[in-house]
Amino acid sequence: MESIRVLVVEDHHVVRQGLVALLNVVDGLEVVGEAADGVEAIAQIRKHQPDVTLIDLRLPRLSGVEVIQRIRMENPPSRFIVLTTYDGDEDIYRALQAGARAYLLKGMTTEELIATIRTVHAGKSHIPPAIAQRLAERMGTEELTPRESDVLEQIVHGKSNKEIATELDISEATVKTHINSLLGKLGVTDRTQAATAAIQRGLVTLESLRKPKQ
Amino acid sequence: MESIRVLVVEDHHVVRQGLVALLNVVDGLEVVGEAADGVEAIAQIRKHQPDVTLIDLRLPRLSGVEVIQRIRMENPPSRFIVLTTYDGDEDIYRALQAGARAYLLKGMTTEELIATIRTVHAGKSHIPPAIAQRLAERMGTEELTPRESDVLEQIVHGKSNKEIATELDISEATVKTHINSLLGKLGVTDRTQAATAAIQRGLVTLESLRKPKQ
DNA sequence: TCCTGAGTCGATCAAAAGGTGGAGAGTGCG
DNA sequence: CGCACTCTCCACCTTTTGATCGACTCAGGA
Repeated sequence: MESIRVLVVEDHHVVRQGLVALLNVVDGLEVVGEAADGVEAIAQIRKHQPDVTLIDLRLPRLSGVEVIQRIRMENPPSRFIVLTTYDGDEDIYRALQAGARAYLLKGMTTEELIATIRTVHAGKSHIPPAIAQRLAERMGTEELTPRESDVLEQIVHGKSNKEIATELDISEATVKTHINSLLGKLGVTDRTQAATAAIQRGLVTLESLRKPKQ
Repeated sequence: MESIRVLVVEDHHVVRQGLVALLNVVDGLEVVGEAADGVEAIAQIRKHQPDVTLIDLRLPRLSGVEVIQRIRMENPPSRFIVLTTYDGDEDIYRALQAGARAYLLKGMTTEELIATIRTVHAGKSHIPPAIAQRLAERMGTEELTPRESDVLEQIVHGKSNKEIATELDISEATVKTHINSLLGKLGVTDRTQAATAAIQRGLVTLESLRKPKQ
C-alpha cells in the first residue's frame, strides 16, 4: 500500500524537527519535504505534490493563510492541516475559509496528529469541538468594515480619539461614529474591552504593539 | 569524557519530541529524562540530577518559574535554561530572578541550543541581546503593589471603575487612586494602554480573558 | 518612636469617551 | 434608477475617566 506523502511547514526549528521525527517512524506516512517559511512552502508543495501539508499559520515572508489560498487556486486536491500553538479565532477562521481541512493545537498527542492526517487524507475534515464552538459563535457576529478595523487598530495601540482622527486624517466625530459602530459589532461597551477583544481574536497581533510602525 | 546530562521539561508533545530527537544525536549530550508538567519535572530532577534542565515556563500543574524556585532551594548546582515561544517580559524576568541561567526562544537554531547548553554547563550565563535589552528597560520601572495588580487585572477584563469598586469591595475613589498610580508606574496615560501593556508584558494571561472566573 | 509605604476615602474639576439622531457624498449592484 | 452600504461630519447630551488636592489607618522597619 502507498504511503501518505506529508509536507511539514513550520518555522520553529525545534518543532519542525519534532514533527518530522514523530512522523517518520509511523507506518504508512512519509515526510516528503520540509519548509521554514511561506515562500519555501509553496515551492515545496509544487515540487513534491504532497497528499497532506501540515502548516503553521505564523510564518516568515508569507503567512500560512496566504500559502493555503494560493495553492488552493492552482491545485485543488492538496489538503491542509493547520497547526498552531494557539492564537486568536481570527486565524482559524481565515484558514478554514481558505480551505484548510483540520486545525490542531501543538499540545496534541501523537495519536491525534496521526489520526487527523489519515482523516484528512481520506477527504474528511476534522475540527476540534472547542474550536468548532468558538467558530460557531463567531459566525453570528458581523464583520468590521475596513475603516472600523483601522480605528480598532489605533485603539489597541492606545490612541485617543483625537490622535486617531489625526492619524487617519478624519474628524473626531467620525472616529466616534466608527467606534460606536465597532463596539456594537464586537459586543463590547468600551474601548478597553474592544482592545482586549481584538487581541484575543487575533484581529491585531501582539507583535505589532511593540513596534510603532509595521 | 563525560556527557552533559540533560533533562527536557516541556508540555507540548511535539516540541518535547523534537528537542529530545535533536539532542540525542549530539556528541557529548545525553537526555536523561523528560517531563510534561511541573510536578513531574521536580520528580525527574530529583531522580536524575541532570547537569542542565531545559524548561518551558508554561507548564500544567506547576509553572516553570515555581519549579526553578523549588529546586534552587534544595539543590544549588542544578542549572536551568528557560525555553519559550515568546510570552511577556514578566516571565523572563521572574525566571531569571529565580535563578535560570539562560533564556532561549523556540525559534532558535540547533547550534544555538547546543552552544547554550555547553555554556550553561560550564557555569556561565547566556541571555540573548534582544532580551537583555528589554530586561534592562524593565529594571527602571517600579513594581506594582498587590492591590494595583488587582485593579489592573480588572481593567484588562474590561471593567469600569464602578464595577471594579464593587468587585474589590472598595470605593470608586480608591479605584481611581490605584489607577492613577499604576498608570504612572506602567508609563501609560489611560486604561486602554494599561490593558495592552499588561497583556504584552505578561502581567495578565490571555487565557484568563476567555474565562470569566479563574 | 518615628517614618515609610500601602490602602483607604473624599472632593473637585477638566477632559475624554460614549449615545443618539440626522445628514450629505460616493460606491457598487440588481 | 433606486437601494444598500460605507464613510464622512455635526450637534447635543450624559457618563466615565483621569488629575490633583488632602487625609486617615495600619503594618513594619530603622
